[in-house]
Amino acid sequence: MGRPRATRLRRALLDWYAENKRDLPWRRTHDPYAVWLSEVMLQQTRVDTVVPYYARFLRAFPTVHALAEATEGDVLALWSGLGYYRRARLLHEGARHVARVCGGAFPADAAGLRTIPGIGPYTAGAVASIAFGKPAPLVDGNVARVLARLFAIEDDVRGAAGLARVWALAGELVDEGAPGEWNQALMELGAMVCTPRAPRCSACPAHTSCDARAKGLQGSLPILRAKARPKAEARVAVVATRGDLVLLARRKSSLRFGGMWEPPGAEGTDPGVLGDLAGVSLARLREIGSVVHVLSHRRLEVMVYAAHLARAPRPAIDAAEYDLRALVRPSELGAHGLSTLARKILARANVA
DNA sequence: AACACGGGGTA
DNA sequence: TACCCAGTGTT
Repeated sequence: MGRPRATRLRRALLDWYAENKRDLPWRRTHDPYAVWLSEVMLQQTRVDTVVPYYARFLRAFPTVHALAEATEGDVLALWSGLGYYRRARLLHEGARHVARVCGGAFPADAAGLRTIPGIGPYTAGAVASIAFGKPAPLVDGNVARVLARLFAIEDDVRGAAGLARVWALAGELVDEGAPGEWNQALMELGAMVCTPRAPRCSACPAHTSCDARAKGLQGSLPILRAKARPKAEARVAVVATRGDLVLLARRKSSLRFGGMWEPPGAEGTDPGVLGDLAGVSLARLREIGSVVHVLSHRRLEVMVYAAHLARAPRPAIDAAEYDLRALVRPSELGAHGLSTLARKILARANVA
C-alpha cells in the first residue's frame, strides 16, 4: 500500500469518526477492565444488546478484583440471556488470572493480554489500543469487511489466507498517534456505513479511495462461503414443581449452556428418562407441548412435560448433562443463570 | 480447516 | 429465510 493513500485514509476516517461516533458507555472510559468487559460482551453480539448488560455487570463488579472474588453462579446470572456463556466463565477465569498471575494489573500490550483466558487476537488488539494507546491492530467482522472492500480483497476473509491479508493490512494502517480511535473508527464505519448489505457508499468518508467501489464490486465483496444450516436435535425436558417451587438442574461446565440452570432434560424423544433427572419417580407426566430454539448450529425442538414432585430430590445428581439440582422459588429465578431456552421452557409450562 | 458455541436484529 | 453481529477455544 502506498504511504500517501494510507495517510489520506487515516485522516479521512479519523475525522469522520470524531464527527460521527456514537456515544457508547465504554467509549467514556480507558479503564482496561471496563474496556475488556465491553469487548468480551461485544463478541458476536450487537451493541444495542450489550448496553444494558454492560451497565448491570459493571455495577455488580466494578473492578477486576470484584469480579475475581465473585462466584461463577453470580457471574452467569448477570450474563443470563446474553448467550455464548463460555465467554462469561472465561471472563471470570481471566479476572482471577489478572488478580493472581498478573498481580492485579492488566498487561499493557497485546502479547501480554493474549495470555489471559478468553482474550484472543481481536480482544488483545482492542484492549491494547483502546485502553493502553498501543499501536496494535485488530480485525473483527467489521474490519474484515471494510478492508476487503477498500482493497478489493477477493479471498474469503474468514479463511486463513484472507484473514492473514486483512491482519497484515490492519497492521500497516494502524494510526500510531491514535490507535484506539483508529481501530474504533474502522469498526464504526463497518457498523454504520460499510454494512454487510447495501453499503451506503455516498456517506462514506473513504469512498474515493475504495478499490471495490472503483471496480463496482462494493456490493459483492467480501466473498463469503455459505454457512452450514443448523442441525435438528430433539430433546425432552420436565418442569417439575413441588408446591410453589420448581426444579432446576445445573449443566456441566464443558457442555453448551455450561454452568447454567434449566429444567432438567435429555437428548431424544423418550420422556422415560425424566424421572431419574427429577430424582423421584414421576407417576403423572403431562405432555405440555414443544418449544423450538435455534442456535447458530443447532435447531433444538424440546418436548416439555410437567409433573409434581412427591418429595424433594437430593441436590447431588449423576447424569450426562447435570451436576447439581435445586428447588427454586420462581421469584428467585433471577439469581440463577438461566439460558433463554430455559426461560422459554419454563414459560411454556406457565412457570415464571 | 472445521466446528461448537446464543441470541437477536435486519432486509 | 438468510445473513451475521466489536470472536475464542477445541479438535
